[in-house]
Amino acid sequence: MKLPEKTVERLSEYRRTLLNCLANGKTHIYSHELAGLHNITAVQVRRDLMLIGYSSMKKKGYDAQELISVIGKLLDCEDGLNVGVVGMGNLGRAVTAYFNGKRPKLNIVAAFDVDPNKTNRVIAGVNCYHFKDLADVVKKSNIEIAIIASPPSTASMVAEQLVNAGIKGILNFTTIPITVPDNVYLEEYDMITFMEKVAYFVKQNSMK
Amino acid sequence: MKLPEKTVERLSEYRRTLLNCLANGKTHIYSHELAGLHNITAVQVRRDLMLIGYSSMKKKGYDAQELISVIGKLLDCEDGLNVGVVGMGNLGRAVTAYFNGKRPKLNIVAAFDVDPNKTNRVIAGVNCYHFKDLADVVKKSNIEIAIIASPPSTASMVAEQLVNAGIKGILNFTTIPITVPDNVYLEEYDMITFMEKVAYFVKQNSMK
DNA sequence: TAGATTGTTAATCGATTAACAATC
DNA sequence: TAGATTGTTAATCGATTAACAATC
Repeated sequence: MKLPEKTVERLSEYRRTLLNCLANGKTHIYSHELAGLHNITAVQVRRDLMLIGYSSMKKKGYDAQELISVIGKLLDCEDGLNVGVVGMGNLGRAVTAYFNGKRPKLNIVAAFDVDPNKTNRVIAGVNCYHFKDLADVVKKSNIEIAIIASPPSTASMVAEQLVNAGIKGILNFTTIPITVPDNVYLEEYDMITFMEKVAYFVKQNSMK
Repeated sequence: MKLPEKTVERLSEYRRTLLNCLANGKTHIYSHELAGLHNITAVQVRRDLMLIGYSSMKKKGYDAQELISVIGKLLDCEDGLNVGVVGMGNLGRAVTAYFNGKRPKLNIVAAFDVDPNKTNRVIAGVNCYHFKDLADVVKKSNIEIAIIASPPSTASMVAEQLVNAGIKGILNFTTIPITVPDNVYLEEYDMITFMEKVAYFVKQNSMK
């Protein structure tokens, strides 16, 4: 099954909202409720669920627990997926601390840096290795996904090493776009771009 | 002029690449070069530039300096735009330290928190105020954009206060989607979603 | 039943790409 | 000139929304 990118993003978001609902004792949710919480239309929610083949078969809203499990089967790997972070500066540490514990099937299991003050220590709850040991640790710890949080000037070199080490997916936090082979999935996640986007539309709104 | 969202994002990216080129002594760049650096097609670059009405009028590539200035006129506010961050935990501090200095016309000028150990101090180079003083500081420091980096459970309350204080654009780093009035521009910037997206496509690739 | 809700197709909208004439 | 490059229109692709039949 090939899901549209945007649907994949929303499924991730729906799931977290559903988990929240359950935590608040709400076991069922209507499409228009889920839509309202995400600032989208109820049709879009229903279409996304249609695409993943999920149907409530009742008119009493979707069963949160059931839908969470259906989304989980799609998004999660049964045995989990291991993540490594390259660069343990402010951003790398914050991302690691922030991320870990949020998703049970997705864990940051190793960090990498070149600063001797950071290597061979536990930082933000994760073992930090020297970057030169990347390939070994990736193999040993079965890491398939990497976050790049190193200085921008190192981004493309880091990306190359990650690809060589067998990484299959990259989330690039640096402001320099990188290039990877077709078989590696890349997501550019650039804060500056989004800040400037907000600024542009604020400016636009102020002019009309 | 109303530019497509995606074009705005790319313009921000082009500009940073062009600045890099200049820093490396490269004064002109072809559409296919710029495209290669961003993993897109040369046609897309040319079309974006067409949309902003820029033309090189030569076949020697675009003049980096000139294009940077054209993009600046579109994206930047002449007098700059001030930004406030709510939440000075790991993430808020990292974002502040990371962001400031990167864009001359966009500066984080104030931070907010409720923790007395954080308020009335300079953190990550920025004055940190108590959140209860939000409205005053926003007015006094002429803040138009806010970053939400507070705990997820506080996100919607924070958003409401920001809107009341007159904020015009929000970048939401928390994993809880928020709702704002039409006249406020909102960008959800959720790391978990993008990590799960990477994980999904890695899983997909491994299955074929 | 009547109203609310759902699932799905068709239509629309927005973004990308193909095709090509114009220019250096 | 010939090849490379640019700017622009038309076609395609992907994502959202409108419309509506089916169901509780």
